[in-house]
Amino acid sequence: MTLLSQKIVDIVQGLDIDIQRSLEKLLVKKQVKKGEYLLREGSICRHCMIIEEGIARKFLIMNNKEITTELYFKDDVAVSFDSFCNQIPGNEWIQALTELTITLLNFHEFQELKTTHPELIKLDLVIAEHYTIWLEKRLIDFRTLDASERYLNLLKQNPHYIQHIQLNIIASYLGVAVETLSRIRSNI
Amino acid sequence: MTLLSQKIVDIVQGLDIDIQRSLEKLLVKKQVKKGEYLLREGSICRHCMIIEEGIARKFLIMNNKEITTELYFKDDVAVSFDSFCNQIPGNEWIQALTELTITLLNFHEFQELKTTHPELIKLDLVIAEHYTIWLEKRLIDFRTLDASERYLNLLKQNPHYIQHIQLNIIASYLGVAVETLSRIRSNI
DNA sequence: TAGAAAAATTGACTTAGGTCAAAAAATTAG
DNA sequence: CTAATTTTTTGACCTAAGTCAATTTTTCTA
Repeated sequence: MTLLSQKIVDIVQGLDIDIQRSLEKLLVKKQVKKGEYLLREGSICRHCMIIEEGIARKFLIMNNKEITTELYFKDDVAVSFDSFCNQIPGNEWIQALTELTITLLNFHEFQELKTTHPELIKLDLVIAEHYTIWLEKRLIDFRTLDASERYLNLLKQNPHYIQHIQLNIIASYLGVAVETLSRIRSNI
Repeated sequence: MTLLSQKIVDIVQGLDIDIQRSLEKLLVKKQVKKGEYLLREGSICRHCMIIEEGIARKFLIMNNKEITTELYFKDDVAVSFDSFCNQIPGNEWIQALTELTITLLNFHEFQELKTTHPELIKLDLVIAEHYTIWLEKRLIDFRTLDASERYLNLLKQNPHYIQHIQLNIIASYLGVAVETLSRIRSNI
């Protein structure tokens, strides 16, 4: 969820200082090696993962093909939505594409904190709403833009990062064949 | 949001009886004629609209073409998400495809009720989560299914209703040309 | 640093689905 | 009930993007 953590920070800073302290106590920083998985298909997504540094992706496998559904950069929040909200096994993978520094927030610990500080539920809502609006936009993009328009948009939004991601992963994120993406790039 | 109101009902019934009463007082039943708009582009979506009877759709206009983003049947909740959550003007239309009976819940009235009964925020969250998961699924369908698979899925999920919707609207919902949908239907 | 493996490019060909135009069928209105 | 309008179907043709195969380039590894 792009740039979400900034919005979260804003809300958190509006909360009582003691709630902020309690929340901060739950946050755990972690280092992940390139290629490693933050989440595997079939397991429950027990943490909300804020990307501090590096690049990650979320994908799922369908008909033996990987479909990259999200790319995560600095300040994005990586989470398998259904699995996290309902604490059920999911079908998504989350993978580090580079060395990664992330901050974890455990579902149950956060849940518990919400029972003593109900105003934290607002955070859940903001996260869900933000992701939902992003999804709506992405769906419209898939329906109205052709392959090269989608690529150019991605480039425009993340000019710096895109260099560092393998072509097959960008292609899978854009929903095109690698060969097609390669041709798109060669025509400017 | 498909079949959402049932889930809402479950949660509402878990609330204190006096909160239930207050909530019910906010609900307004309304009749809408076929073809009329429940929401127009540029205006703020001030109500959550539960479909009691009939069929409706949400769409937006892009490059002079209508893109139908959602079809609503009995018990679905019709709302322009971003516009409703943030009470800002939106780019979506919501239109009655048949005579319609709907129940309205006003954003501000509900908001106010939440200040006295914070546990109602849970409802917002459930609505957002439900819609989000539906969107994720729809995006995957667009990326992995071809036109006729999408049509067959829609038929399977709503065998009864689909008869009553014009082909151009179904086509626009499925993201195919009318001619293509017509051909799909003729090949079984 | 050479050789192997992985990633990216390029070419030739195929295909799902779009577009345009016309005819047929269904719906609506006078 | 008939004429007019709208919707749906059908045909011919086009195009964006996929597939398969072969190179070339880059990256890893021993």
